[in-house]
Amino acid sequence: MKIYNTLTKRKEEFVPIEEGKVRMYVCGPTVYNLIHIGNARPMIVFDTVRRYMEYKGYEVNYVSNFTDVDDKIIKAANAEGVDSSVISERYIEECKKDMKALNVKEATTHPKATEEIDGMLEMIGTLINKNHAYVGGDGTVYFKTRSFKEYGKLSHKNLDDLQGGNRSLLVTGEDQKEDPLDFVLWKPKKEGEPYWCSPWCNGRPGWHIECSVMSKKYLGEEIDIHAGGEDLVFPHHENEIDQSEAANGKTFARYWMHNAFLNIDNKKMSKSLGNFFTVRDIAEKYDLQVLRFFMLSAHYRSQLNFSADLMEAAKNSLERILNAAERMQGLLDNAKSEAMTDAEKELLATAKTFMEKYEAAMEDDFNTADAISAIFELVKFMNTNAGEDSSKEYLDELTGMFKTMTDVCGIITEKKAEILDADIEQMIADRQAARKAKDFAKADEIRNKLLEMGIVLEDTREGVKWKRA
RNA sequence: GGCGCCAUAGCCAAGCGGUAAGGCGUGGGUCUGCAACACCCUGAUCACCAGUUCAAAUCUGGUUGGCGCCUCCA
Repeated sequence: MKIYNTLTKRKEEFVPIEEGKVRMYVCGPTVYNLIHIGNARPMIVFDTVRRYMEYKGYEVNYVSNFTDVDDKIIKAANAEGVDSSVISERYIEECKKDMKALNVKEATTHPKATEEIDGMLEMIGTLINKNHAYVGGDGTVYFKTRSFKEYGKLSHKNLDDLQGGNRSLLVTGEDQKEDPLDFVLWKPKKEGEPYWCSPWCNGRPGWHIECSVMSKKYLGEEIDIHAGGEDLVFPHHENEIDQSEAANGKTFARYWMHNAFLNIDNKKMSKSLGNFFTVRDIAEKYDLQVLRFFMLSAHYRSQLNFSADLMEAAKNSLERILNAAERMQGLLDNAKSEAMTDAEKELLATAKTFMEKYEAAMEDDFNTADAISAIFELVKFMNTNAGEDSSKEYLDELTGMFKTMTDVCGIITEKKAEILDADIEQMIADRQAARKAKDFAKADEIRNKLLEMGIVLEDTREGVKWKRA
């Protein structure tokens, strides 16, 4: 299994610290509002990474935090006149709903920053003791960036470029900083802000220290994979490395994975441009599976563009996979013979090549676009080479491979068992009767009526099928 | 200013030196009462220029055009 490592800028064979186990940390959202579709990309991408690793037999300890103390949360809380925990708790719940609808598995642990303050105080203390951090006049604690020799190793920047190239650093840098490059570990509270007591001042943690601490607590000082959006490379992840490695004296994470950004109509998503979509917005029009499928249709390290047309295309593509799944289930339910024939054994050998292609794609830095093409090749194969005469064993084998592929991508192919209302069922029965009597006018009338009710009928070889529009 | 990424058919998107996967869409056809599904057929020499090589979308240099990061935005 090869993973592109931001640290080394190349694909590397994945070797876990502990055999058979993966320790993985994914930076989670700041919960001040409903998550947007940009937030959804890392969730979907790294959930897929996790699923593939689990399929390969790894036991994955997957940790993803919620940042629940932050300027934006406080701002939202003040606007509503409530405690900031009201805001964060609310949006953590909403975020979990969205994740569920995106079929993102729950993390092994979802730590919250506000519940890990003790660990942060401890690590900050350690950094001060080791002379990697210092306290400013007002109690702000800064990390001494230049004290960490490898600063910039992840983002491949050097300190002089940073300093020379960006004047605003010097302008906006608080005057108590010894060096403009130093960043905050702990800052004093302002009026109306949540705070915790510390040896330095009553205040709250800086952003970067949270992840270092939560990662250490739930995964250990050394982890396999640390992941997030590419914007986090600098400064967030760079700073995490400084803090963790300076404090623990060990390599923090072996593999750093970053997903590229999602653009909207070829522009960066932002509220000011008016092209800002929450996951909930998309849910109004689409099953969120479509969004998931859409995100996986490109490589995670490629910039991905989002538009209404592309969603529509993704919906149609996914439909093809779902249709095949339903058809296979129907065939399986009605299979007449049990054992595979010799001819089927030969066909199965061909089908297995698609599974091999799928795995090879996933092994190559999780090339989901290529992997999905293998799913489509299997779909076509099944549509062509499986039918009413196929044996149960053969159908089982095909369906098994198909299920494996879709499961790893997090695509749900089982139709939700829905009980249709008795009167709708009656309408379908009436239509069938009309069709039998060749009263097609009446049959179409009923079908149209059902369509208005959001039920689409399809007359297939295996009988009438219905689905929600 | 510094660092970095990208450019493949109408659209999306693989490809990583050996002669262009897959999906959507379009058009034609088969099946079907019709529709839908499904199946068959339908399309690119890979931004441009030069070079390396027996061989390049794939390597090198340049040009043009997009884009990202540079202290808290996934």
